[in-house]
Amino acid sequence: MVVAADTPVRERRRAEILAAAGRLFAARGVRETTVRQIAEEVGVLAGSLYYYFDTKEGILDALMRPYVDALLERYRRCAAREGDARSKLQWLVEASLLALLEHPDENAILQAELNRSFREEHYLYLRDAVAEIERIYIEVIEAGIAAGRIRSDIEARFLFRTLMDIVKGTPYWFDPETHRVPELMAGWWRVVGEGVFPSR
Amino acid sequence: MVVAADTPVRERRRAEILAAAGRLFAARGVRETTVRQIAEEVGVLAGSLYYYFDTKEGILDALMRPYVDALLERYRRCAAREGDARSKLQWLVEASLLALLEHPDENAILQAELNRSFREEHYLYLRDAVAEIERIYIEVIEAGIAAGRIRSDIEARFLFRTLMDIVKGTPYWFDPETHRVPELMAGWWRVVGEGVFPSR
DNA sequence: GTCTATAAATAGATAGAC
DNA sequence: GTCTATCTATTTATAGAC
Repeated sequence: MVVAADTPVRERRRAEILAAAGRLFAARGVRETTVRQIAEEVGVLAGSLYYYFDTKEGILDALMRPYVDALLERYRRCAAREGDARSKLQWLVEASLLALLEHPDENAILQAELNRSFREEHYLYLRDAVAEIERIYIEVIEAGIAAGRIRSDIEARFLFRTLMDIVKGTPYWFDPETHRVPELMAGWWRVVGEGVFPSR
Repeated sequence: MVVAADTPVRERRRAEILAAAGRLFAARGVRETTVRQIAEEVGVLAGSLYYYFDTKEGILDALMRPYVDALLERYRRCAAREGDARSKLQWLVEASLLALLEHPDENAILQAELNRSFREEHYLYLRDAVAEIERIYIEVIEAGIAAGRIRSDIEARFLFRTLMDIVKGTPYWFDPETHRVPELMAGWWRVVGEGVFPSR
């Protein structure tokens, strides 16, 4: 997908297409969404999309690649930030939550398609990103257990899975109009925190 | 889908088809699975499936309807069982977990397609079942809060979501070969229990 | 009961006019 | 840049032979 001499107008159109595709992919699934539907959402006919993107897969890549890149960057910063393991773990969870709420479509697509379209060879970069996120979490948790800041009778991978499952489920019921992120996070640590962090 | 005069042989074939379809639907998605793939998995050609089922949708229904029926029956028994709210909540979670592990394919399909295929009018019965499961949980939780057996600073719906998210995520990493259900449940109550149940 | 052959619909993608 | 028209492939489903 070589895009030469991008004019601002052209970039804007591309962004419109990506936003429309993101909404549809997230709401109905990648496979269930047709290029005709994407085009209709944008207000053009299907053929016109191919002026901006080579393939439907190219649209999906243009949507997901920047998302996971930014996501990884965010997690790496959390893990590198100065602080004890318990704080780092809370920053990681907060980062996950914020990423989810800022890019709900991309996240919904990632979660829904990991065991579907993204199993194909082409999407290895997405599965790699997910694997690295897990590594970052696990390292922080294990450091926390070693330092006595996280209960030692909880397996790192188990805690990671539990936290991720909770976070991942959020966008399906969280309403930014009536809910607030700090209250949500506080609720989580009320529910899971007391069982995770000793000396509270 | 009227099946008259079922011979045992015929029933066995039907079950084979359902099992094959379940595996494929769960692993790749309903839309991504073709009737040819189901037939191949069974060892026949696509046309032969239509001797047993009218449509691909009919296969999906025959797979999901008994599953959610049994699921609801199970939850209703839990809620009706004699015991305090805290025990009931733990029974509900156990029931969810067991249903997941006994019917991993049907569960994976239900979770994956709720925001996809199952949004169609035809699958209202599945969305209704999911809604009733939530009602059963919420009632038990609210009763527990009222009775002082569950922390009152946790919203019932929030606790339900958190528990369900954790349970739903399980089959994606739980390995029945190396993990045991009682240990898993104990792990959950270590992580979330201390934040949920007072006077522990 | 299962197969072969095929109908009918739909999807992704392309070519060329404007 | 967008549209019209169309190609090709794929998919669900059917009809009838065996």
